[in-house]
Amino acid sequence: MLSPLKAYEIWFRCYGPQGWWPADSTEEICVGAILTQNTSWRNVEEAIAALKKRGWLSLKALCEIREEELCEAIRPCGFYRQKARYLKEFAISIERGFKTLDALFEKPLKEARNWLLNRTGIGEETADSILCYAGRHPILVIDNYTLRIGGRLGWWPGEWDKRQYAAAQRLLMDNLPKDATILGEWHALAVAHAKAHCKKKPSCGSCPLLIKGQTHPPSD
DNA sequence: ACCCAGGTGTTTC
DNA sequence: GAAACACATGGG
Repeated sequence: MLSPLKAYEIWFRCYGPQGWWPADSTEEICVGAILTQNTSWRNVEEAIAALKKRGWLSLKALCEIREEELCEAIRPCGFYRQKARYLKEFAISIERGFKTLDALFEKPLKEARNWLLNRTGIGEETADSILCYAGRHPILVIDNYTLRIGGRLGWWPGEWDKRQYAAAQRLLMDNLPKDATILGEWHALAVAHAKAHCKKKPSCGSCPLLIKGQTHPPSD
């Protein structure tokens, strides 16, 4: 069975460093993490560009602007009404509870994570993205790509979904270095690999994990 | 005319 | 708890 760390090494050689999270500030990472929920990154880029153009890419601005104006700007990324609401709540509650993002990130990981999970619109994946990529905390983001890959490689029996988030996260992190840079790169590479070779409809030809002579998938 | 995308919350059994 | 549904734009 291919270990998660071995997969990382192969992915890294094959796809190279992914440069996640692409952003000019930690605030931009948090905004992007919310905007990209079930949405292609391409659409998110448009929304972020619109925010940047208006000078709204800061907690302070997000607190002050009207929600209707925010909707207009982020429309291209879809689900824009609820995402505008999520962004407002996030910005306002950070401002009230911590004043700055750094103050949140200085809290212990578990405490910061629980606080994030209590914001409407921030679930486990979004919380972990914020903590890992913006807060530089050593935690692994689990997304549907990773759950699919893990099922196909036999890391867990069959196709797990988000209900097994904690179990998948523990299993993988137990087999990876507790390092924010490595864990962030692992997740980015998993996404790159899934897009290239692990789609919903299985088509494993030329998959680098197969070329390396590993047995996979277990469903065969 | 479908299916997919760097999910989350609510409702309903 | 677990399904089923709502949320919405844009590309293949």
